[in-house]
Amino acid sequence: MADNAADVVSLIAASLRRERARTGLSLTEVARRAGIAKSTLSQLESGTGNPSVETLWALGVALGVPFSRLVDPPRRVIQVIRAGEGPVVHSEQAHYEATMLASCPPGARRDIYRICAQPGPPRASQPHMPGTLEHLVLSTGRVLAGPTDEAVELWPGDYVSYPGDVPHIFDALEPDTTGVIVMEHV
Amino acid sequence: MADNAADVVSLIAASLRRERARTGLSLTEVARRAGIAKSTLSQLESGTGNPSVETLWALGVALGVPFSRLVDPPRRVIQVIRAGEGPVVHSEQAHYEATMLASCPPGARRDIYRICAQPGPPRASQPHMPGTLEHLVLSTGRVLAGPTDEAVELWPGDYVSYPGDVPHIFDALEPDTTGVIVMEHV
DNA sequence: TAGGGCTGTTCGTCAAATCGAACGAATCGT
DNA sequence: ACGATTCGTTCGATTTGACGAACAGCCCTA
Repeated sequence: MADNAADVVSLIAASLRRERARTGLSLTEVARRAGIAKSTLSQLESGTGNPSVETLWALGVALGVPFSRLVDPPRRVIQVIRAGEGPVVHSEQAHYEATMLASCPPGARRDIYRICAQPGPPRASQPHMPGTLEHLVLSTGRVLAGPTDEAVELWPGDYVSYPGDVPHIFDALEPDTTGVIVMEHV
Repeated sequence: MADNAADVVSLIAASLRRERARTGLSLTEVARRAGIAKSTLSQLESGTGNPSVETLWALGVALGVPFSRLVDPPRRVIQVIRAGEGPVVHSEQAHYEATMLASCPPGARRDIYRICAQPGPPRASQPHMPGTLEHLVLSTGRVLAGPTDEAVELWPGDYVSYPGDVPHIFDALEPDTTGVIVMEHV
């Protein structure tokens, strides 16, 4: 994502050109489908202007891409983090390790963690950013997880999702309890 | 997400009110931080107007929320899918099961799957939507996964991410190879 | 009660985004 | 070779978003 608002227009310009090239449509045709003047689209693709959300939205629909795709630069890389590697966050209550696998890059909306915990005092998390949604898939062991007052017991392969902006726990019931957590910033 | 461009402004209006209520800031203060006139913000929150991306961007920064948060409505539920449950997709080459855990709801940008595969002929996936990014965390077993021509061998706990819009494989090397896949529609 | 500070709204003005038409260039078919 | 069609760009005219000031309402204090 751009660091400041001034870069957004040029970023959008590049996105519009890229997406239109992908569809193979002409500038005239995209403008017609979006219901905007082709002169407007021409200026936007050249980096001149500052489109309104309605204009940009119509273009997103015409190009068949989600809205956010036009304001976020593409990124495509192959990255491997081995079981022992990666930045690790230790819980204050110990017996709990979270390895950040895919941090929320600028403009994205999810973090992915690998969790490894041992039985002991329940690991309590403070609420995260409002609107956060957590997904948990248990790999091995057994765990009591979810909102503090309505936690669910999970076995290997089980899945649970719950709001992340309320107090919640991750309480390992067996040694070497591991899982994957997707923290989604809705 | 809004179905048509006309709803976007009212959706943004609601988002602006919601996010500002969350921060507890006053309209005047948010306008000051965003560097825009408070009259502009007042009109935007009332659903009048059609902000430019620069304006909306500045507001996103001032409110401390990602840009996309302002155009997507919130959602929050608790859902559990047990190891045996959920909609299952069988591969045409068999020996490969994918359970959809969290399908991409309107406006969201990721699917979450539980994978269980057996050794056999490599499971080849056709490219998905352009811009798709796949994250894979291996739970048990061993697998050769990634873009077809640059696949990586993974052991339990290993993580890999790769573009999903190119041909890629998931080739189990041990029985009962399980993992979690996050398909992200960037 | 009068004052100051804050809230959010509404007004007129100016700059800018959008539009529609005309333009030169390139391609295609007759 | 010539018109016909499409391409993307540039131009002036119009619409509209953004701004700043003035506004009424609220709370607290002197």
